[in-house]
Amino acid sequence: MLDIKLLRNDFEGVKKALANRNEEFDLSLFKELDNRRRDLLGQVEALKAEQNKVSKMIPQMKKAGEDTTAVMAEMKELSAKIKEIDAEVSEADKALNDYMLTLPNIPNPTVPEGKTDEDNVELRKFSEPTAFDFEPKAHWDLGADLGILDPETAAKISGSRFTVYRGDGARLERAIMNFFLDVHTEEHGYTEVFPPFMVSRESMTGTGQLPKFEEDAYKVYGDGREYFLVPTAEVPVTNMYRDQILDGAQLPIKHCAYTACFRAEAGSAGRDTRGLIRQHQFNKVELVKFTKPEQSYEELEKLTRDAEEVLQKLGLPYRVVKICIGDLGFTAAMKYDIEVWMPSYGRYVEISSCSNFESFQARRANIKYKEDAKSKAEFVHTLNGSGVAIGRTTAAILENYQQADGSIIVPEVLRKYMGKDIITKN
RNA sequence: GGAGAAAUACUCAAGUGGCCGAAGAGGCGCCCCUGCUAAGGGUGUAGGUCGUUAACGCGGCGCGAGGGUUCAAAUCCCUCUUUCUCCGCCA
Repeated sequence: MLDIKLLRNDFEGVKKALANRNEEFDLSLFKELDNRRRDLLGQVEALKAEQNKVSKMIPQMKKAGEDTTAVMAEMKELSAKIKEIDAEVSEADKALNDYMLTLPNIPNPTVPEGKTDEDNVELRKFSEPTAFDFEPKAHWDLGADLGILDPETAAKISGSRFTVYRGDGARLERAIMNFFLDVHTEEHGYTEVFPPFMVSRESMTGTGQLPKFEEDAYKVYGDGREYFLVPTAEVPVTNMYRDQILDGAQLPIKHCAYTACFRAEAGSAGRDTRGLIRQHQFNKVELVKFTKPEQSYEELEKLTRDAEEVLQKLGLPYRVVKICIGDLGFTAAMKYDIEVWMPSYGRYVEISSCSNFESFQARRANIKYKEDAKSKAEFVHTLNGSGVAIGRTTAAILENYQQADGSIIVPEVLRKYMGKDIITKN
């Protein structure tokens, strides 16, 4: 959510900042809603002040033996009037708030111009695309040949865009998960959390998935309540601190979390239909930070490096791109994508997305901090990034570490988790 | 699923219709005393948010949340949420 004061004071500036995004926003509606609310508030508060004043007099009048029936009759009318306007206020309040929830974040000024992912800017690369002296296979073919990935059985038990992992495949997925969590907790100083995989509507709104992207989420009903399956650990972990005022001395707070992630992929029909790239359920280790405003961009750089490092340790070629305005998404002020080399695609494929939301989520989720006991509470900045997507890592390892005979060399750092050096058909 | 108890400020906690934004204690700030520590004495400290104002300020809201009764609600009524205890069931 944007700062309402910013919209009031620099309306044109906000308009301009949002203009480059791929969507149109009717900002004139803002003025209308805001003015209506403030007008009604002024009215009802004046009446309430009067009511409070008289209410204090009544006991005194009674004590003095005066007759209060006339005053009370007057106050009854006033009370009715207040009730009436109060109802209008809460309506106006809701209308304004609902509207504010639909406005995207303002991009950081350094975010490159551009409309699509073609306009993203490559910042750096690690290693070079893997070279093969044989015709490399796609991971879905490798997985099928080795008997470790089984989408057909998954389709039988669930539907499309699911995969059953078997044997070394399942073990590899689990090995990667543990490797990521170990690196981030032991080397990068993140505190691991293991949150629920189902969250409330309020949480989804707090991080910005709702109200705009409801069709992307899975909903679950079972005990007379509504839940959403988490699309990313960002949602439960960020919302852990909802409606809290944090101690500035504790910032930055750094969490890493494994969750399964669930996405309807409503707009992705026909895209990436084979393999592990686009599934309704996938595993991910997420990094989440809560920082002071002045440190958030430095922390974004560090977070991105933390994510990169697991790929370096795995020896997977990747590049980092800075996302342009048009590709930025709804909630981010700045975003870096880390893209891993995927031989079957013949290009780099997103495996991590590292964003600074500035105060956009903090304002929605009401997460603040105080520098010390005396200072005023301010919104924190929130950041997160995949550290990194596990399913896509599995795919990348299968493809980049494949041998001519279809076997897979296990990356050095995973061997202790896998208990073997090579994956072969058994 | 059944039965009960609770939710008040940073923490603990008093408060059953009007001088309650809310006693008291702890904590925290300052001062004194004891040569630093511990203990003691004094004194002070209340959040957050919305509106308004150039600003000092003024005003609204606020005692888990939302409704209701009333001229007036922390206090009465209803609904919900959460936590705890007991019983049942269960991975």
